[in-house]
Amino acid sequence: MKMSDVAKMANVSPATVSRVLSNPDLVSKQTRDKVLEVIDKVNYQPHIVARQFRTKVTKTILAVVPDITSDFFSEVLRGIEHVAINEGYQVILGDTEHSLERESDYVNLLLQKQVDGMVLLTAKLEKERLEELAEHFPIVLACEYIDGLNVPTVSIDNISAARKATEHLIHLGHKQIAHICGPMNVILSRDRLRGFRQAMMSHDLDVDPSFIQEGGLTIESGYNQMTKLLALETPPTGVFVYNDEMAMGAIKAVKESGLQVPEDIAIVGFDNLKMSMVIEPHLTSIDQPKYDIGQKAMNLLVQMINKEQIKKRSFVMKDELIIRDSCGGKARSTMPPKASL
Amino acid sequence: MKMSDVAKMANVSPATVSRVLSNPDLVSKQTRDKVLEVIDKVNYQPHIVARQFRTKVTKTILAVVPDITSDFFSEVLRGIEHVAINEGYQVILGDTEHSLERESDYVNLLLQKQVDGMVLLTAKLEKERLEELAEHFPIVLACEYIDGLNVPTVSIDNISAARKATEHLIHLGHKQIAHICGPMNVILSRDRLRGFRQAMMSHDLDVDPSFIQEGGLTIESGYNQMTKLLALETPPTGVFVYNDEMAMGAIKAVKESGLQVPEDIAIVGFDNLKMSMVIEPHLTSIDQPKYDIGQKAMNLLVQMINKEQIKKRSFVMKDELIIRDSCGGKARSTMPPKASL
DNA sequence: AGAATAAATGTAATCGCTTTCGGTGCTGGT
DNA sequence: ACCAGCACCGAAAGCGATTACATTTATTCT
Repeated sequence: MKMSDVAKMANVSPATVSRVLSNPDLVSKQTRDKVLEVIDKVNYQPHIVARQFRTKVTKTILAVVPDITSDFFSEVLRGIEHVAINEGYQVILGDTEHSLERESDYVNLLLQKQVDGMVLLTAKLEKERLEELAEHFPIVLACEYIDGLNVPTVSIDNISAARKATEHLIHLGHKQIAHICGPMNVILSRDRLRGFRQAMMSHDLDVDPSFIQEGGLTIESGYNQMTKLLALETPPTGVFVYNDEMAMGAIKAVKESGLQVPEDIAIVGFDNLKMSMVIEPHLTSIDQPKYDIGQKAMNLLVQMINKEQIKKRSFVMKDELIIRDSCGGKARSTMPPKASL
Repeated sequence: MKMSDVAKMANVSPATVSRVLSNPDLVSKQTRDKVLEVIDKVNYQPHIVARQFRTKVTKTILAVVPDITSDFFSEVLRGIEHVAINEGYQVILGDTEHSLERESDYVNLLLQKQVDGMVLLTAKLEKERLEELAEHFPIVLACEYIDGLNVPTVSIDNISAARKATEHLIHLGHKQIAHICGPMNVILSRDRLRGFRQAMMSHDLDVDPSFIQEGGLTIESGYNQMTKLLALETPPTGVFVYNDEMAMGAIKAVKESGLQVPEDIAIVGFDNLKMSMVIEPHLTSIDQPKYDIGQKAMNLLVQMINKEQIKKRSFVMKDELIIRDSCGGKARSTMPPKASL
């Protein structure tokens, strides 16, 4: 059943059918109703791929995420999807699992015109490659970023957030503070490390090189790095951990060593995942507006697709330190029926 | 830059270029190399939508999930995506957030020929509608199912798994056993409830109606239902909870009431999420092979797309009771460096 | 009323690829 | 020397929609 069939049945030309479908005001109410009736009767569905082919717009975008399994990214994905639905876009999921190659493969969908644009939640690609791509296709970066890259980017200020987290520990009186950081080849890890260092420095606190432990991004990795820290002659009394998942591993490690959080060791995480409300003790963490980041990024992308000019390059969303129990100094929180998790 | 341009530059016909791209053996090595050289030189990328239009195959499938934010579904999504990549498929993500309407909307992508097939991780649609669709399009159901539906389905046996979980409690000596169940309008909830009842009955144990509490699917919901149970004159000594997320809420509730898990109340969950290894106490839970379910489902879908006959209707994967600490009766587990989480 | 303008519809080209069908030239068998 | 068979390649149709342009019909204005 194609459009010309419908046209025949309604005694009009295919053009008219096309118009009632995508430009109804151009056709008189009478014939519009007639056509609609036929469409309804035969249950006609336009062949979207034919339309995409003809119009060169696919109404689908690509979302490239480093790890679909992570609570963090699935939240921003949801933000993306919501505005996608509102704007009539489909989203193709590209889970790279942190692989540069996979990221590179997905980017091909742009070149092949399978998608109208792309939001990248990871940025392992070379700056030049990305810049070149961005000249030809709508692209927005979210969460991660690349220095000096001329592509709209939405994220939080990781440096200041890390500083804030570290200073929380400092204000609580800690002096022996360690940092379990993420992989140094991702810029966010370097930023958070930098924020940590800035905070320490501005309070005249030394940072022992062995107090900086580079980890992966998993619970296990947090566990492992924490046990290294615990094995030190004088372990830290506070540690700022790259993200909540690793922080959970870290907490597990200190508990198993017979020590307590926060009494013996205070811990602050990053990302404010759902889990941080349920682990014992409840995790003090930096909240990123994950959903909003996704929304903002997707909104920017559709603006770009619509050729609207975007004045700013960088959109920084506001983060917030959520103080719970893992650093002490505050009453334990309970969970009211409608707790904001 | 289109195929005919490449053809001109290589002094061949467009047909030949097409052939070197998708049927290389049909063209002599000599001209093939010549064409390849031109393609490489001008960096030609075929217009995939044109190909999709012409061939009527999109090489993309639709994955409809009820909640992209859930650890459970993101794992099976990963399984799906892995075989999708292997088989050259893109996957469009459809997050319904448990809404029937959204589910129904996504199904339209099939009718409009935007995708070659669909795997459903939720089944709110009417049986008749789904059956009708399945006659015309490749569809496979995973995780959820519909009774008597003639559509390939991959899942675990929820009834026997629930029975197993409940019997674990029974064997530990519990007699006052409650069940916090999922929403009764989803079949999995009914199945797990049925398994619970079967186990109780076969051990001549009564189930007090107030020991069955229907919840939503969230941590809060688990928390709320558990507090109801705790408020009873004689609270249960063991409870089987619909899933791990709700179980976390439940654990939180008993802790806050001043009681302990498992000393005062034993809890067993379902799904074996990553989190269950990090919560205190570590959660005893039924493991579903999430990744395998996704893989299997997608493999079946590919077979169907390729018109291969599928003999079986129902593929049941094997689940496993993972015994940890939330029911007592076993030493606390630690986390070795390469723990299988 | 008739011309000028506006509204509604139809005609036909077109998007970029794949594929059927037929032609050309070569090989080898007799 | 002839023909069958084969490997290779080109011509052209066609996938199903959109849209520029042409044409017809309705409306308004003088």
